[in-house]
Amino acid sequence: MTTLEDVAAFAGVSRATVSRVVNGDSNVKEKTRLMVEAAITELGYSPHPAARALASNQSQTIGLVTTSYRGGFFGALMDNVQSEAESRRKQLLVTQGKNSADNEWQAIQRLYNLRCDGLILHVRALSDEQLCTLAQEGKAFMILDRLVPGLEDRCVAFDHHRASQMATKQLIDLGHTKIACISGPSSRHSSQLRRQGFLDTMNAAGLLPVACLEGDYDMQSGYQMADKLLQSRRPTAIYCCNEEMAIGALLAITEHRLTIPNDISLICYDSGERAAFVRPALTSIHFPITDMARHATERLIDPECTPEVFMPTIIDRGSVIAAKR
Amino acid sequence: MTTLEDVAAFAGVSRATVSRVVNGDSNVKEKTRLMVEAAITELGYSPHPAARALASNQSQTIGLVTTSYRGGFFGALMDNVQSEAESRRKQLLVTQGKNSADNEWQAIQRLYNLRCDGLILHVRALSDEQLCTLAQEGKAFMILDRLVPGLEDRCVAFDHHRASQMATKQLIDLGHTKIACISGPSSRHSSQLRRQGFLDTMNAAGLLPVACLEGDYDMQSGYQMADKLLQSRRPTAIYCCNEEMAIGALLAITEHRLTIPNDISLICYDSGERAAFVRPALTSIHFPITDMARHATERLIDPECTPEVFMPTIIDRGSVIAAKR
DNA sequence: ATGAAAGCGCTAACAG
DNA sequence: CTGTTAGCGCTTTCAT
Repeated sequence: MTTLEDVAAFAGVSRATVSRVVNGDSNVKEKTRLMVEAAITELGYSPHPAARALASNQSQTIGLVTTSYRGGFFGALMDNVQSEAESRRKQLLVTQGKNSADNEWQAIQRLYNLRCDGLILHVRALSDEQLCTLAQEGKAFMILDRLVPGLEDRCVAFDHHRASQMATKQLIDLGHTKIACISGPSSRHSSQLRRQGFLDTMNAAGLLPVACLEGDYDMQSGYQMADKLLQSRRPTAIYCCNEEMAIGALLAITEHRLTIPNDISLICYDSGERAAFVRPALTSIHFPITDMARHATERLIDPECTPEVFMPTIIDRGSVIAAKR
Repeated sequence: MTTLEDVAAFAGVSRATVSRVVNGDSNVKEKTRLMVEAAITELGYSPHPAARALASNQSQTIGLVTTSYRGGFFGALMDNVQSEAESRRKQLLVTQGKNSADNEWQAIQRLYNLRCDGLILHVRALSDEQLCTLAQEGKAFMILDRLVPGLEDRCVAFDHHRASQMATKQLIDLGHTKIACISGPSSRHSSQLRRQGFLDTMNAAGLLPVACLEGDYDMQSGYQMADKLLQSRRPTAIYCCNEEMAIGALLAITEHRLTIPNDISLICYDSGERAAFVRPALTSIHFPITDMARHATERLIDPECTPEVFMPTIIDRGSVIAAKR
C-alpha cells in the first residue's frame, strides 16, 4: 500500500502538504495541489482510515442500531441512512438490538467502543432514562421515531396517534360505522399510540369498534386476525396498523370471496414498502420512516441543519370507498 | 477514554504486558493477568480499534457487498454474515452494488480502501474476469451464490438448474401436464439457470409448457404474470422462481376465485423468508442462501475450515397435490 | 515472563 | 503557502 509519505516523496513536497490537499485545505498553491493530485493518481494512493482516525481522534464512522434486520423497512432504512452518510464521507456501522434493552444497550456500547463519531438509534426496548444517561455522558446520537422527554432536540419523531386518527376519520367520513382495527403488538409504544388513535377517534364519533385485534406486525398475524374477524362479525372497513398485516388481511379477505373495496374498505399504515405494490393497491396513511432516517443522519452529522417536521398524509389508492347505505 | 497506558500504570506493569493479556497471549503469569484484568474492568478500558489496526496492519473488519438492500433476503443474509463475523470478533461493513458492474467494482474498491481484511461478494453484474483480476491482486474474498471458473475454492455456490429440475419434476411426477413457470429477469445468470432447469425438465418429459413468463422477482410482477396466465390458458400447476412472485401469484389466483391446491398447485423457490408464512403456506424448493452466507463468512475468516456443499431440498407445505385426471 | 523501544500512517500545531 | 515536529494508542521485535 502506498502511503502519504510515498506521495510526498513522489511529488517532492512534505507530508503535511499532501495531507492538506487530501483534506481539501485551501492553503495550498494551485500548482502544488496539481502536482500532488497527479502523484496521488499515479500512485493510486488512498488514505489509511485507521491512521487518520488515530491522529485526528475522529473515526468518520457513524453507527446505526435497529431493533432487527428482518422484514419491514429495515433495508430501506439502512439504504437511506447509508446514502446520506456516504454523501458526507462517513462509513456506516450497523448492529441490531435484538428486541431487548440489554441487547440494545450492548449494541450501543459496542458501537461507541468502536469509536463511532455518532449513533442513529432506532430502539424500542431501551428506557428513556438510559437514553438520557447516554446524553449526559456527552455521547453524540439521534433518536429515530421516538420522542424522549428532555431529549426533544435529539429526536426525529412522528405523531402515530394523529396518523391513526386520520386513517380512522377517513373511514368514518365516508360513512363507515362497522369498522375494525388490526393493531401491532402492545409491547411497543408506537403500536399503542396507533391503536389509541383509532379508539379515540371511534369514541369521539360515538362509534363502537366492531373489533380491535392485536397482531404482531407479521403477514401471518394479519391473515389470522382478518380471518377471525370475517368469521364472526362483518366490518365494512378494516384499518391495519402496518403493511405486512394488511397484505395478510388482503389474503384472508380474498379467500373469503370478498372484494376490496366493494365489500370491504381496507386502509393501512404505509412505510413505503408494499402497500402500493399489491393488488388491489392499498390506500394508506404514509409513515415517512425512511425520510426520517435520512434526516436523523443529516442532523447527527450536521447539528446545525434545520430540523424537519414529518406529518402523516393519506395516499389514496382506491381501496377505501364510501359505505353502502 | 482510558488507554493501554492508563491500564499499565494502574496495574503497575508495562504496556506490552497489557497488550498481551488483551490479546490472549499465553506468556503471562497467571497472577499478572489477573491484576491486569482487574485494572481493565476497573478503568472500563476498551482497546482503540484504529490504533490496533494501525499497529497490526489488520482492521478486524470484513466487508459485504450485495446487489441491493431492498426486499427479499437481504436482511436475513446480513444477519447471518454479521453474527458469524461477530462471533469471531470481526466488524462488518456493508455496501450495495446497485445493479451495475461499475458500482459493484467501486463498492469493492471502497471496502478495500477502508482496509477490510476480506470481502463477501454477492454480486451479479461483475464479470468473471474482474473477479479473477481481484484474486490475482492477492485480495481476500469469498463469492456467494455464483461459480466462477478458476475461482472454485472461493465460491459458495448452489445448483439452481438442479433445484428447478427438482421442483418441476415434482409437479410432473404428480401427474401435472399443464404447467407454467414464472421466472426471474433473464439478465441474471441464476434466473436463467432456474428457467432452463424448468424448460429442460419439461422437455425431457416430453411436455410443452403452458407458458414460461418472465417477471422481475417483485410481488407485483408475480401478480401480473399469474393474472395474464389465468386469463388465457389455464395451467394446473405453476412454478414461481422466487417467493415474492409466488405471493403475487397467490393473490392473482385467489382473485380469480381459484383455490390452492385444489384448482392450481403452486410451488416456488424459497429463501426462507415468506413461503411458510402466507396462507396457504407454499410448498417450495429450499434455497439456503442464508446458510451459504454464514458459511462464506466462515471460510473467509478461516480458509482452512472444511467446505460445505449446499443441495436443493423440497419442503412440502401442501400447496402441491396430484393432478385431477 | 516482562519491559524498552521502534514504528504503523496520519493530523495538527507551530514556525517560518 | 509550506515544512518540521510531535504525537494518536497500539503491536511487535528484541533484550533481559
